[in-house]
Amino acid sequence: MAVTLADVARRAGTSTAVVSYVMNNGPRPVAAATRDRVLAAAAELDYRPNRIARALRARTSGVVGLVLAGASNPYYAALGRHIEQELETRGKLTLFGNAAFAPDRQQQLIERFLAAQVDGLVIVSADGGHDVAARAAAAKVPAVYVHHRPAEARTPLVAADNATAVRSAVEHLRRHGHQHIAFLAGPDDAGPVGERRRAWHEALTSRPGPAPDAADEQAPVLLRSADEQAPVLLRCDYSRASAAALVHRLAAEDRLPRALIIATDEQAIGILAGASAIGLRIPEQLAVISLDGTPESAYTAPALSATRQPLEAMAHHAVNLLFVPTAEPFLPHAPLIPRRSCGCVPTG
Amino acid sequence: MAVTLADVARRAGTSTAVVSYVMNNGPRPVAAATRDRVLAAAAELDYRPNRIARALRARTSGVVGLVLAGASNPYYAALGRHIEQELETRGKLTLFGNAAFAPDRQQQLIERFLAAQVDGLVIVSADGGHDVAARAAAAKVPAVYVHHRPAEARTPLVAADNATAVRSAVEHLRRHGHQHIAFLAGPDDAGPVGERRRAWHEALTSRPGPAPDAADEQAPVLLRSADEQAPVLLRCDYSRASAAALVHRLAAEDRLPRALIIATDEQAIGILAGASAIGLRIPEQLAVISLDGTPESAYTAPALSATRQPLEAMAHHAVNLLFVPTAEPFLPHAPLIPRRSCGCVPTG
DNA sequence: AACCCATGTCTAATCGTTTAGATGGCAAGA
DNA sequence: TCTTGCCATCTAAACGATTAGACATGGGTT
Repeated sequence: MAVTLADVARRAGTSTAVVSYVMNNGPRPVAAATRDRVLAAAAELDYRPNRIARALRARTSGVVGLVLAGASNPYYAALGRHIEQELETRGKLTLFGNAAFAPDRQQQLIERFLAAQVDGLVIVSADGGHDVAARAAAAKVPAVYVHHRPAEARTPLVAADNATAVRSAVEHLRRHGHQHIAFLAGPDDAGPVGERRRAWHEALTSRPGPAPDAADEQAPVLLRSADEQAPVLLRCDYSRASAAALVHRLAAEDRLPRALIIATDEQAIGILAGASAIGLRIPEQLAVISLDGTPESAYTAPALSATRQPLEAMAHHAVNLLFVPTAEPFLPHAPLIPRRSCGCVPTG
Repeated sequence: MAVTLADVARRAGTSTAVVSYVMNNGPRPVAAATRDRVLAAAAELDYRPNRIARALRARTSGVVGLVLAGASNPYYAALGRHIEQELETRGKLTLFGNAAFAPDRQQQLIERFLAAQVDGLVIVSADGGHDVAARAAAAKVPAVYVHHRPAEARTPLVAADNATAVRSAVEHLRRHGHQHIAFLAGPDDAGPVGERRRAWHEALTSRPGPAPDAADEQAPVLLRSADEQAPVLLRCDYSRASAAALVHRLAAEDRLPRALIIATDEQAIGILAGASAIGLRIPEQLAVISLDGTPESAYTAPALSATRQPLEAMAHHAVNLLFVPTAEPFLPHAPLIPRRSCGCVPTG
């Protein structure tokens, strides 16, 4: 059906070997005259190599698997875009999978990617789930975790410096005159958001945050405030809807904080939407800083102040780690971008 | 290195053929006792089939190529997610590519996907560029266009009913008491946005909109208003930044309309951001309806009224068209979802 | 007893590449 | 003239699966 190497060889009057040598500036040289004949034949027949066959023989598919914890979250989505782009510049194709926050789907995707003989695996992981990359290691396929790595994993990780980012957010809100700075975390203290939550607590109390206890992590309560002075910790899951609902509830119960650090852009967008719906003015009545700083955060109403993770650099580095084994770990700084939502006026 | 069919066969004391028959409930039956032996051997060795080898021999890779015109646009992104999900339910893997609004990248991606022997191609296309699916047709690979199809293409298309959506938006704003309803289009009248623009003009003037003339399409002007009565057509490119800048400019020149239909969510989000930045109140000072209605539009501030394209159904249908040749065309209705931005109060 | 058929399994070709080893020709050095 | 070596090319064996055709076995018919 399709044009094959053999067709080209026949037309050029050579063996398939020389055609292959020509096509990939092969491991052996070819006489200039022959090369031209081959090239001409290939062009006339509109030959394009079958990558599947190449992959089978050369044991390298030129494809990298990218699995995203949840593709509808702007943070994961933006990371995914950058990783795909980075892979493209390296001439790799991207096999894409969305785990939709289900650890077993993540596992299954990786299984299938490995069966497809991917050359590498980029796992943009949420908390929860086991060390899915172990499978890749067993198959000697290079892998990288991005954003989060399960505790027991040995696979390299690329993630932003959460603690420093949180400290700068606290710092900044203090400079705006806020004393009581609440924090909106996820439903539990697992993963990077847990790190952020602990860093916030530490920054406010100037002493290490309490180790998360089981009761705390599983508690269905959304609001905790031991006494008037204690930092207020809010929780909701990672969805716009929950965050918007949370604003409604807090307002109804008159328990709104004056300043809030939000663990993720996804939640921050929900908070903004909820605030807008009930006429709560940001930043006048509630100052807000988010901790992802995805591109989306620049075009909310009002624009979100955020610590911006260098997603492009992270993507670059993650892909690097896949292919150059000597690459060193990467824990980039996420600078604070003051916009409107914290009380800063946009400059320019 | 990895466990192969031959390894399993050896261990089970059979030929590779029976192993293959067992693995895929093959074209031939296998005695129950033998089947059990094979299954046991496969389990013990942790055998997993090499899809590359299978693809080469069976001439079907189980992979479908998905190329997105621009992955950072919420509309394309949401569509992409649904398509990936739909493919997953059919047991297909998704080879993902982002054309980033460059027609040549789109072409190149398709080229590479075909080389990778994809079983099908879903092309979520923006306007511009040639009939890239022609290449797929030549290779006898099924393809579908989603959202937009180049004029000369014969490949099936899945896209929402733009005209009806626009009419319902105009209708709705009129019911809010608006007479002068402006429209924010893209930089030219190509593609679906052109359709929307023409439908808007027709709805306002009750006669067919002017055929786009070359001068109009290429014109760098962003605002056109022939006389006080004529519909006001705004243009800017498909980015949040441009849309936000447009609001600034219009406000500075005191030429803001009172009601505006926006061609895409991407632009609508920019408009909202720009409005928020200059203190322009929506919907009080400017009523707005967007025409994509992606999930994002529900969580803007204020929430965007929009005609919601049934992205999930579209994805389902697109994938269907790939695999069942008899599937009929699909031009779904995009119902109007009134939210805050048009002046409606959210119910509940 | 000879034949037929069904059943279960094996052998081996095949998919389209890549690439190590064999081959043949020609120029330079002895 | 006879090596020696190099260069360009060819032959053919992989890669790991699928699957048509051959084959062997063991009833059931006549």
